[in-house]
Amino acid sequence: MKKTPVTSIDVARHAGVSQSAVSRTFSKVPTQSGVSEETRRKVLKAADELGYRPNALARSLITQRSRMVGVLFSYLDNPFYANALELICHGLQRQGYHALVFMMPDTLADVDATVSDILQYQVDGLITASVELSSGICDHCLAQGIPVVTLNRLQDNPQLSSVTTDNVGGGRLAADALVAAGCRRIGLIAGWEGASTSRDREFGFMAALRSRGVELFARTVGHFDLARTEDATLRMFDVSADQRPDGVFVVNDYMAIRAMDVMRSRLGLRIPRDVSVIGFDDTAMADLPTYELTSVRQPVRQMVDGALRLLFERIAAPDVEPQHLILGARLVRRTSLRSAAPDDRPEPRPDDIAAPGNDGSSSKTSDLARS
Amino acid sequence: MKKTPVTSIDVARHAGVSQSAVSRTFSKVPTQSGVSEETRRKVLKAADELGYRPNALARSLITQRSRMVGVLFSYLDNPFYANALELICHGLQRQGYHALVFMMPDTLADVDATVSDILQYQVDGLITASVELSSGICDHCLAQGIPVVTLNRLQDNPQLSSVTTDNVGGGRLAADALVAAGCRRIGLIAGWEGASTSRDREFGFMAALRSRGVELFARTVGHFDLARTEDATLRMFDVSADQRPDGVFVVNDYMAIRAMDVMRSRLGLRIPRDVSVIGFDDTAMADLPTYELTSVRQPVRQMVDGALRLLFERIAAPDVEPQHLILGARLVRRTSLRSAAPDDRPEPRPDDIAAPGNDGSSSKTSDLARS
DNA sequence: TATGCGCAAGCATACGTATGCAGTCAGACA
DNA sequence: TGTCTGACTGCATACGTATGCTTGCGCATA
Repeated sequence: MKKTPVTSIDVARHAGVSQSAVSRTFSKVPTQSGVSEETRRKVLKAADELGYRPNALARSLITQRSRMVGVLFSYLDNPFYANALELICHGLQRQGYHALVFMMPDTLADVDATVSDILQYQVDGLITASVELSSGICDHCLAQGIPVVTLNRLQDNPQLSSVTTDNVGGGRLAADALVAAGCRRIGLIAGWEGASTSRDREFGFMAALRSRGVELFARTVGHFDLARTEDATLRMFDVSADQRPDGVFVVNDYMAIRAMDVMRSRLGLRIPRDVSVIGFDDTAMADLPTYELTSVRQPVRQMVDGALRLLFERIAAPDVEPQHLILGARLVRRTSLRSAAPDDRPEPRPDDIAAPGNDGSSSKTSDLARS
Repeated sequence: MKKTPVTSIDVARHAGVSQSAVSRTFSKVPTQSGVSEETRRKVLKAADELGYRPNALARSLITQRSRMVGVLFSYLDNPFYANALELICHGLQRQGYHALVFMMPDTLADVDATVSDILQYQVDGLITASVELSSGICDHCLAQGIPVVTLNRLQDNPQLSSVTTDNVGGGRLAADALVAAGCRRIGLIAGWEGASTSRDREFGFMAALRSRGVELFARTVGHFDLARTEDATLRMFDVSADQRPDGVFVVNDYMAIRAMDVMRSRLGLRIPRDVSVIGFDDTAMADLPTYELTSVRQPVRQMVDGALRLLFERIAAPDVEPQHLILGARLVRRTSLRSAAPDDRPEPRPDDIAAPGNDGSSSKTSDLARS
């Protein structure tokens, strides 16, 4: 059984009208279409009988708009990204757009080839998450007028729009909370150090520690990778018992959960009695009863909404300046963080769960990522 | 800054050759291209200088092959599906294909519209996961010669290829294991009852119980939804203490983890001392030290590899018959299942983790899904 | 009746690339 | 030298749709 593509010409013949009439029937809204109601009905009837479906590729060729958006992710293990991807796809569909999804190949050299592939498909825009673009690729996108929005990652090129959480501020929240809880020997498990998210969170964390006169006690690197996070955790606690950290900030939940597992199962530590843990992202896993991970919340919904808005704005008007949207971070307290030490005043417990769809109030726009 | 698309004609002019030469340079392999080495070099040089990239849409229009595959998922909350999607994207890219990803809209009525959207983009094939297609849509795909592979879900239409784990057999494994462990009051938490996965797993589970002369003690439905799974779990245990189930099979890990949380945190049960739990999928979460969920393993990698193979086979030769690939299930024992009762012989513990890339040995092909 | 206007419909062309076909040319061979 | 072969090359066309422009028609106005 081979393909028997039915085209607008077939429909036109079958309906006894011109191909133009078919095209206009399908490409415009009923009013203002330049097609009489009678013709319209004939066309729709014929199309239905023949099982006609307009060829979006041919249409894109003419209109110079594919209504496809390239979506580039590096991995979906981390539920934060799986969640973001789901939201992005839904958001695009709602606007009549389509997601051409790519996963980053393992070898960094292939990144450019992959993006090049995406561009060949004439996408109207590009969303990347946790991915760095080479400057060559960026230039090419810009030259072709393809707007790019990076989600949860910043790049040097100011021509790219970006949406991030206030990672610096979020890191600060984590430090403040650990210190306020009375932790003395504070450790940090970083992610991949090339990533702006990891760097910025660490930057804010360190700044807050400094401003409180606390020195970092231990630091290891998990590279956003579970196996290496295990190592990083073991290394951090591989000291005499009285020299172990009593509070650890892990720069995302994905690693933090694994770190907690290692602490409990392999190091025999109790959380938060022996050690407090704070993560970042506030993914669904943080809320599991067996973890109850205190975490800095990233407002994923707002981030995706913002990214899509920025993207569509620039698709509609390529001349508008790229924007950098930085959304506020908030600490969601759970039991992995011990209560404040007796000599500190207890902090009021904020409501943990934000109502879904709650948006806008905590966002701000600026020209520079790190203000 | 507007778009300045550079076409093969621009390259041709700039290189002093014909447009055909440019096309041939980019569409064929160097050998057998019908282009002299010299021309080839001139073209590539000119293309590089102009930043030329072939227009995949125009190419698809001619070749009738878009090298895009529609990928339809219903949600990514369940890590099993996030994982599958990641593997699918990688697999497609490796073959020079591209994933046009769609998330199922909430309203079931929109499914057909969504698929219709996909088809307008002239995808060469369609992969669906945890999604039911209307028969009308199936017919249309078939009429257009677009091969469809359903992943982890069976449908009545025998024209669709499918890849599933042996869900019936997997359900049987779960029942056998619970009985062998000495559980007397066995419960089942089903998923969405319209899904073949849930039905088949339950079918196998019930069959094995019957053949061992055990009757099902309790049954509730979680609908593959976390909130409803909580309810289902609470309802199942809302009886006097001596009437509570001592072994529960939850038809996927996603729900099983939530069920465990409810059992421990809200019902105060200890696992496996008070109740044994078995899940299905063997996702990464099952392996977390705080859950140690015994689970029936789905070989995701093999499933995705198989789905892609089936898809590509039919893309290459549309006349080949659709196939149904059923992969073997295997029980991965962890501590959520209590050890065998003293009067049973202890079963040997199989190796828990399959080597990645290990494939083929446990797969079989048949014409019918349920043998 | 003549003129003008608005609306539909159809014609023709363009989007960017692939490919069948015919023409060109160099080299080999007798 | 003449002919044939093979390898390139470029011309022209096709893919399926969108759209500017022209034509035709009905109707209202003067």
